[in-house]
Amino acid sequence: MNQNNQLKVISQSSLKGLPFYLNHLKKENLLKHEFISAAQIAKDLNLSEIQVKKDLASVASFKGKPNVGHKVVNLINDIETFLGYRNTTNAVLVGVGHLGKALLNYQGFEEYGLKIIFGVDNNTNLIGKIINGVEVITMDKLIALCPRMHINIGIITIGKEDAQDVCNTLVKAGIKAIWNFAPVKLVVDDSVIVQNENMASSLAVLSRHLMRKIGKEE
Amino acid sequence: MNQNNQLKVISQSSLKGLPFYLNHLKKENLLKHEFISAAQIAKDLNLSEIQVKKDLASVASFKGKPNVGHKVVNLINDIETFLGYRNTTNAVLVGVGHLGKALLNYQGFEEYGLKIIFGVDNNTNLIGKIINGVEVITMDKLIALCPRMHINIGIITIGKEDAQDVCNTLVKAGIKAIWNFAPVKLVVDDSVIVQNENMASSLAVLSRHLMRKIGKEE
DNA sequence: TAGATTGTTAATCGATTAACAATC
DNA sequence: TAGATTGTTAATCGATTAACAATC
Repeated sequence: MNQNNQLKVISQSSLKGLPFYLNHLKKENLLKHEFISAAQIAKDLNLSEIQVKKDLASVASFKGKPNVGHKVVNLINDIETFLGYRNTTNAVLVGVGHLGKALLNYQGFEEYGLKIIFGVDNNTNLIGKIINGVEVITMDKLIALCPRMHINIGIITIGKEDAQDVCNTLVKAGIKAIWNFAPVKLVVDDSVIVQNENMASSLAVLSRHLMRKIGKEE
Repeated sequence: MNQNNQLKVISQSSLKGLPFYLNHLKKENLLKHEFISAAQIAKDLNLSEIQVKKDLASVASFKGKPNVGHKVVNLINDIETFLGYRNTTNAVLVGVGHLGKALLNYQGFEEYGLKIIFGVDNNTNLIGKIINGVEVITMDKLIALCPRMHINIGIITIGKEDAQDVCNTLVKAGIKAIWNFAPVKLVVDDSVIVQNENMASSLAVLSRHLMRKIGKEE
């Protein structure tokens, strides 16, 4: 809790936008142009200039040059560091169903600094199987392994009925953060971080916008 | 655009919370208790009472009774109506890879009023295949079919390289809303609704919280 | 030097939280 | 009747947007 540990705080919506900046910077003429301005990024990604300007200012470890912009390679570096892509965090995934398998097969996580080191399921047909290099084990085995494996993140891709139980078990095993894909609100101690990836919530926003739109057209 | 079309507006975070309320109301002693209070829901789901109170007030078609609460069956009915679960919207899913297959196999969408009627892919091994009752067709065929099928939503589960192209094609075919699972910011006309389900964004929030937490512990 | 672009401070906006009268 | 709970209005808080001096 000493002062050099203080992490810069940015708004959640800004934080969520950073991966898009990064993706854009990496594809764009990274070689053609040494510098890029907030205005340019804003235009490319259909955002407001001032939004981008503030976001860049909060993640950049260097100052942008007036009348020039930010150095692209520095920006990429800073965003990656800010998002923790440069350090790998170990995770386990519980629930090797359709969605769980899809996530295990997703190649992008390593790039984001997330390494899934075990799948967990109680289906005997799955235990021992290797999916995209990741072994599926039982929960019991995971609990035994947990302390020495430095597993920080638990990914829950199990049905909503068992999600809370699994969550409790993971927390008891020492997991510090839960990435929850089950459509339930997990109730946890304040010391545990829960990030929900809830499709029903996302769909609710979409449906509601659509209703408004279609309502207006009639 | 007449006044009876005016949809109640609630904050996005409230909107995202409604599916959790619904889920909770359905599992809880729906039979044991006729009424439920905001305070009780708040306690169960670890939310603030006032938050719940406001949310219920904005979706309920009836008034809650002081000293009693809201009638559970009415609440369920109202939330389902509010979220559009009572009307089915047709969707297509483009990109039948691991994630696309997982979504096609997900049984929950029908319950949310979303019906995926086609999968689209350009992999010849997939075309003609039926996945969980949904046929995989080519994009060309989809475009031809679109006008008469009342397809409102396009789900994009394709790689980030092609996501923008696919999006453009869908919009041209008359799709009104895009549910985007590709890790890119889609740039579209303002008349088209885009809802992003971006794992990198979600993971960014999680990682950042985790950094702060671990930083503090040391 | 002139102009574009930065970073920061101030103003606005919206959303969350608190307070309270109404009422079953 | 007393007390719990509602719906709404007011106060606080935070985030977004605007304005502007600094500077390459």
